Amino acid sequence: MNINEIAKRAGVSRATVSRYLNDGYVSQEKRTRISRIIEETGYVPSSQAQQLRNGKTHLVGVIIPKINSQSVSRMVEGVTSKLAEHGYQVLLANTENDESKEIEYLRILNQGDRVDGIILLGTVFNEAHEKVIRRLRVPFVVLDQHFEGHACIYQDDYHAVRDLTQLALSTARKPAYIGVFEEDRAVGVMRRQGFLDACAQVGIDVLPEAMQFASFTSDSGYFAAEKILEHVPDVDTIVCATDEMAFGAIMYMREYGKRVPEDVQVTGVGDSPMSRIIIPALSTVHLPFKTSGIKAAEMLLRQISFPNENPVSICMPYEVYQRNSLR
Amino acid sequence: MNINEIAKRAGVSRATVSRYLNDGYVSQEKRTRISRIIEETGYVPSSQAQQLRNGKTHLVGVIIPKINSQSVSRMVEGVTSKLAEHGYQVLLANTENDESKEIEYLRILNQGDRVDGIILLGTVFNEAHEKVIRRLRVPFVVLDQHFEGHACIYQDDYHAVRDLTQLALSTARKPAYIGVFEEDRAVGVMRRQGFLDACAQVGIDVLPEAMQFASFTSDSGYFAAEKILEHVPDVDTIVCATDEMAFGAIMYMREYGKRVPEDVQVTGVGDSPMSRIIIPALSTVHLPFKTSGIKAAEMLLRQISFPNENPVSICMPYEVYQRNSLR
DNA sequence: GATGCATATGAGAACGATTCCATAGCCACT
DNA sequence: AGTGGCTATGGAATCGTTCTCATATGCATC
Repeated sequence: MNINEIAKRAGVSRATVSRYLNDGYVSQEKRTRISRIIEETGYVPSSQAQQLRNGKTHLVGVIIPKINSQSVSRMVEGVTSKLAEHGYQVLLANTENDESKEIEYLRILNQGDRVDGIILLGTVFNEAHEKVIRRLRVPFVVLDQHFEGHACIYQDDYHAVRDLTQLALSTARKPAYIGVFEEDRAVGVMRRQGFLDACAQVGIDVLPEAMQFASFTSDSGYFAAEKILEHVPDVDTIVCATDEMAFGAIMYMREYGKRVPEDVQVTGVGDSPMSRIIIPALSTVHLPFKTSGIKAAEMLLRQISFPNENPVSICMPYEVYQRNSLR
Repeated sequence: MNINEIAKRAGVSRATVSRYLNDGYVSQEKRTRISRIIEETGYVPSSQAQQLRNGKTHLVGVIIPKINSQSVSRMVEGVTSKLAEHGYQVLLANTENDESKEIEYLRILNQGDRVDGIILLGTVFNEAHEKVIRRLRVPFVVLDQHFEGHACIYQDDYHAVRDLTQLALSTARKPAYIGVFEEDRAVGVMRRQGFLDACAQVGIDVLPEAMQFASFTSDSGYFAAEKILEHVPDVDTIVCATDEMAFGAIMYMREYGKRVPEDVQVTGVGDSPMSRIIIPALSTVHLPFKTSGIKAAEMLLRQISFPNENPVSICMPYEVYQRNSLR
């Protein structure tokens, strides 16, 4: 059932049916005739043919490192809701934390005009990324990372952790840090720098052994906390780059016989739902993940409508939540 | 840059270029000529034209109630990974728990051959669903619900909760239940029935006041627990239909001065990452969400390849995890 | 009564691929 | 010499739209 068939049955030309479907001069008489036939047959225009003809897919590719994460899923939620408002749909590409897949998906999505735009919820940026991104033929927005020279929406990771650390240090003197690998600029570099600068401000030198790496999971946070206690037994504050890792740290403290927050304070980042639930409730920073997703979608839609405008960057606000894991 | 341009520059016909790209007789000489031109120009065939011509989009629509949930995101993860293996991509439709959007998205995805298949990660099923689904022109799989007459992958909700309840009742006599609305057959009806049957088996009558409703969140679990204690002060076990709600129940117990598990046992369903982390560790049932997603994708791919085969249903296995929230 | 404008319609050319068909050379059998 | 099977190639049809053009009618305007 295609437009030709409809035209034939309604006794008009295919052009008239097309005009009826879109907007154009069609007499009332033919209008009703066509309308009846379409009703009867349940005809729907082929979106593939429309895409070919119009050069628009109304699809946006969204590349994510992993879906099974509070922050990512909330950002995707924001993106999909805003895009849906404007009749766009999301093509989801999950890299499963595989950096090379990120590049591969950028290529695939860029190929053959599959999508009208791309949102990259990235973690790592290197020359390979830069190279592929330069070749993109569709509007492009980076979400959750600050990537110079490209449109992006990012969190104020540095100030968020600096403020939180300052708060923690008002009642402590021996801080430690659990972070992530530095290839992730936002979480790995900026948050750590916020911690270090807050320490420096009050004249505290942080030993290298007090700076441990973990990998986003609570298990890895658990083991990082173990290492910290091993090297810095009198630690009184552990600042963690994510809530999940903080959960692991709290768990280890408890097993080790340290009380939180009396003996050791613990903080996270992200204000995940669980941060309110656990005992003690985790002090953390609220980051507007869903709103970031919405903003990214808005920015992309704007680029699609006005391709010649210069891309801008937006740093999102944050809010420090003091809860029971701080004295 | 299209296939005609490539053909012209390589001095061959467009048919030969197409044969080069796909598979067909092309002499070694022209092969290298075409290859060089494609390399130079960075040409990639238009997927829109291919879709129109071949009648295949290599896209699968996945409709979900909400993305920001452990179980859903893990199932989506499974689906995307398996589909990616076979060169398919996912068109994500998030209904944000809005039942009418579920119908709307089924319609949209069915229209104009946008996708090669649909996976519905549904919650509710009514006549409206049945009607739209009957009209679907593409292969279709229901995930996480048992929907008679359609291909589906579902959890063994009934036996999972029955087994867990039996375990809990080996050391208790006064059980209560926190469930969800019955429109959700899997979580609302089957899990509750598993609980009730386990109680009946050991001759325990459950009072209506001991059966409370909540809405998947820990907050709602908290308030449901409050109501239970109000009506059944000597309750010694609270079986919850989800982990999240169990977290809320534990939180209320703690604030109320009840010890878990000494005074009141609490169980959940889902084995969410946090269920291991909280104190006491939550006894729960592991459900293979990611594997379910993979199976659903496999089933859909099979239907796409063999449209005439009869759809089947698969009930997934489960595993009861006894942790510290049970005596 | 010539001109201009709004309304109305259909023919046909795109959009960019794939594939059927015809043709043709070459080699190997009978 | 005739037949059949590979390899190789280009022409043309096809997928289902949209949109430009050309054409036509009715009506108001100068």
